[in-house]
Amino acid sequence: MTSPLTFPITVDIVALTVIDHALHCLVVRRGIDPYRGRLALPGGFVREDEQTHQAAARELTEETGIAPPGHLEQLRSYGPLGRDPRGPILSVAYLLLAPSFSPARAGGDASGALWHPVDALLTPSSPLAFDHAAILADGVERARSKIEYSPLATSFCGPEFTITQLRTTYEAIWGSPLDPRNFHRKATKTASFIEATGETIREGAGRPAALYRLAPGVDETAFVLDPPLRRPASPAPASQEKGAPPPSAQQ
Amino acid sequence: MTSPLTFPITVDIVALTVIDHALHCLVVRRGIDPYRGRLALPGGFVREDEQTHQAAARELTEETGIAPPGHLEQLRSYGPLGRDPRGPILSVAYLLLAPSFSPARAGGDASGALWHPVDALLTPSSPLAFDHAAILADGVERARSKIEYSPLATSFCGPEFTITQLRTTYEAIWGSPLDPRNFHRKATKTASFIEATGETIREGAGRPAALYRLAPGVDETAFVLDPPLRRPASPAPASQEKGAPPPSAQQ
DNA sequence: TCAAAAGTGTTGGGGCTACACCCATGG
DNA sequence: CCATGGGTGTAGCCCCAACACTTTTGA
Repeated sequence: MTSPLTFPITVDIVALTVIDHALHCLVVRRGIDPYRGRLALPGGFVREDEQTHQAAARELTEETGIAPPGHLEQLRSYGPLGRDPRGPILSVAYLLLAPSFSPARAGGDASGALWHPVDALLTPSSPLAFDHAAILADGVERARSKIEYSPLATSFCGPEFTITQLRTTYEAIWGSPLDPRNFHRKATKTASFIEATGETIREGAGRPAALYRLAPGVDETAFVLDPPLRRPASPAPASQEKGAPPPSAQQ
Repeated sequence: MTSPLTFPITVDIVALTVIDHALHCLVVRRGIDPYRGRLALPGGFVREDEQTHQAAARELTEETGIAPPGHLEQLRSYGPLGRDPRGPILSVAYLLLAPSFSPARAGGDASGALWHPVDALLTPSSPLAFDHAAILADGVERARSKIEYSPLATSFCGPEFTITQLRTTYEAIWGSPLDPRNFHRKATKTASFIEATGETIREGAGRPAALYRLAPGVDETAFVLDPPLRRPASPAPASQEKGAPPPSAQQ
């Protein structure tokens, strides 16, 4: 057998957070060609002696100053053809759900990193370079699906949170309002999800809210919510691919 | 920036079918080192000027003589480190669900291809080379998840099938028995799933069964089953990651 | 007439949606 | 006292598991 063809491999990170009740994605402004000056997902080439998930963590820190606070989940691979003007390059995409107090805007290799509203990045004329709009769309769909049956949404909330904070997180990711009373009952009654700390917190007017934390011994990424928190039916369900499940996939 | 490091890229195909009420996977016996003589998933190196899914279809045909009868769904990527003694190699895995009458045992580059029971390939001392046991496990989990909310299980059944044939397919993939009466009602009442042909077929003793086909205009891979056909709860749920959906789906 | 497989009816439980209602606080 | 948000109760709907029962065939 002849020596096999080789390809450069990149990683791209879809890092999501919730700011002001809206889903935001971490993007960098490219300092080099191609697509110099355009927005792009953080990422870069895989080096020798590292796995793709290690490259994703390294590039995220290098380009944005953010150390992955949680779990990097692989989305899928893209390419190698037709996605980079420099030639065939395979890219492996990763998803990260970060708390909203992550150090945004930390600088690095790229000309600044910032949280950008997802809605503005997914328009038909997306400002994102390469095929990053498609990658982002897959990442958002994965996040929407994953929080249905895993406690992963608590990753956005910090160590302690109120039920309302958790609910507004779900609303921001799913993009649809939820009934506060039914959500409260569902969140507090579901096993292996959250537990009360016993503390309460006052936030402006109204009755103080009880504080909760992730239930002990629960992996945020495990599929433990049974029955799941199902998102409301969308009016116009976009064609879906399930990279995972769950729930949740295809290409 | 210096010229980036490059890697060989392979594809591996998890092709599943149902034979004698048991899930089987298409494997080849390796004719070359490393792992000469061991069983492995069909696959090979990605060439210039092809996408990974095209490489998967090409390798499947070359090694097993089987042209992908349906949809090749990307599972995820693996590596590049620690999975091949020849050095760092990234592999992109694909999933294919094939009807049981696919031409098994067709020869090719490798020393023969055959359908092998999945159970025997997933033991702790798996006969599979490389990390193919882990890839197969991910593929089986994706298949189990995907048939919950897509009509994909009909891919195993051929163009026309009885409700009992469809149910035994679900039972083989999920590995657990289902109530025939409840399954019948669920399958026939769910919209955008199957439709009666009007014909019946006699199979040994008992009342003849009505024949059904996939509902017209339905993409087998779309997430159209609402509510989904949920699989029975497993006694010992293995740790899951959803490559796609259904749930699930991730990696 | 009986066994076997296909297919239908029914019943009880649980989760969910929708909403009425009560609780605890600030102004 | 009232506005504001936190939290509980409940009624009706739908789905589902379980299983009794009917239908249609071969032997």
